[in-house]
Amino acid sequence: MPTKNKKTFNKKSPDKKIKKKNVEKKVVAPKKIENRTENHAEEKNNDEVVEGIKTGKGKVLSLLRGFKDILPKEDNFWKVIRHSAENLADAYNYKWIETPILEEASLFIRSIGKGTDVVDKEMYVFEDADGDKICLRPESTASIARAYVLHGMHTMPQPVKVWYLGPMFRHDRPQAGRYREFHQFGCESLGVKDPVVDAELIAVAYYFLKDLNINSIVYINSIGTVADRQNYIVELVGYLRAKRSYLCEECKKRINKNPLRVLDCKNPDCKTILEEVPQIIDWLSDESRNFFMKVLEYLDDLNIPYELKPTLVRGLDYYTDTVFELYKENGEEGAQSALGGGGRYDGLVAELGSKEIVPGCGFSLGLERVVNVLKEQQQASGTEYQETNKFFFAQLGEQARRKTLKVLEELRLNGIIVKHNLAKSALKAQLELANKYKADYTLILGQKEVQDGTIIIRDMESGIQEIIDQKKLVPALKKKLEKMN
RNA sequence: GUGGCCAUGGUAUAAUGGUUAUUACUUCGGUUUGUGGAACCGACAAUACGGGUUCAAUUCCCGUUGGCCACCCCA
Repeated sequence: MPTKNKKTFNKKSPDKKIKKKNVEKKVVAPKKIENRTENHAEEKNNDEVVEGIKTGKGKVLSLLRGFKDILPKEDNFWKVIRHSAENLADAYNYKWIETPILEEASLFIRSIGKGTDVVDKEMYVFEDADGDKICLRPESTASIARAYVLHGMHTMPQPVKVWYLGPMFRHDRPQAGRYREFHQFGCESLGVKDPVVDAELIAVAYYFLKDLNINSIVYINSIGTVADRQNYIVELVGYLRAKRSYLCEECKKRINKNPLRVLDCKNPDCKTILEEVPQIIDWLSDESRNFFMKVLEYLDDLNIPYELKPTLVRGLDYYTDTVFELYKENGEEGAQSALGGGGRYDGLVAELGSKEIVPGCGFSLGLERVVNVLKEQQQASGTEYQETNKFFFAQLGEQARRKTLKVLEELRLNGIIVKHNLAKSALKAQLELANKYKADYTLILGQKEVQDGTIIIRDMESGIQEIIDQKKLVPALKKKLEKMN
């Protein structure tokens, strides 16, 4: 119907120039909305809203900066990612958890820490109608720790293992592989402090990528306890102050603001200075060092490729002891190449109000970045993903069409999935579709077949057709499926 | 938050200070209204937005918005 309207509109004004200059043009879509609501008393209001969209920011339709529609053409990527995540979580006994996208802002300020970029610069914080300060979650770990305390999960068998997959929000400048809304898959394990917990989590993250045919490497480090770190920072600042004049401008500032950040500066001069920088590993307490060694031993046993990276520190305050990041193997050193990361956070749950110390550890992976890698790999291998389907159902005429939905349901109940397009009436068009879908067979149901109680099965490669009794359709298709497999 | 590059139909592109903005793909319809993978015909569809210069702007200038890239940070 809408297309018809458009056509008449164009016929009435064949002069394209007039059409173009006609301001009405961009209002075509909104007009439809108007029509739908024409009987409403609020018609006027709608008009104003439409005007606002059109002229307010000079745009008719647009996305918020850094936001993105995930379109059906990416369906196959996200499907395998969801499957992979779910299967793995099941296999390692992580239970699904979903926390709200909106939380009190203070939750993240307390956990991630004031002074971190995530909290200070990147959070979507605003007041709701009640005047509460709320925010779009920038990550999930704090919410899960909150849920642990709130729901008394310490009464469950420990550790409590959960997984999540969902959107996170950070108001950062968009860039390749960086969006303001992005999706993370992550696992958390709370309640037990044991190196095997850390190792298992790293393994799950690694296997997740491996299941998707992405070879990754784990960069790992330990930042010890809070006390260890404080001691180390004193030492580090001392060293950096001595070499201050050789450092880049940024790093000079960082000495006071966030000295650990100097460690992963990319400036070549700074890198030279860092060659002899005191390493945090040497400042760990015996306990932390032993813990870390055990984690590494487990990784050795599992043959998970890792690299010690003494300069790895992470940007969230709650981490203690083990910290790690996953990178694509042989990936370029460029920006945004980390696929995910995580670490241990023994102080976090207590910080959020638990009476006991509840240790925890977890990871999260950036799924947009994973999708990017999958796309790259597809391009590199030249094997474009192509949907293949066994069967397509073509229907002709009103009677056949009515019957089709019933038949499709019967087939579905027998585990036979059949592509179709009921909006098409010409057989030709439907065969074209069957071809596009790369169907092996097309089932053809027309007027004649409905009357005879038969159906045609067409072999799309040879063009050979057989006519069978409709009642024998399911067994016949099952037979074909067996043959194909 | 800082800097660089960029903006033409759904996608990918061509061109231009001046009649109707090129082409391809996609989508839809058609070429004996029951037979696809080919060919042909047709239809839909664009100069991001706002302002300025000009007789005339899609083209030149400014601003805005958005995208990409780097820094920062992170997933």
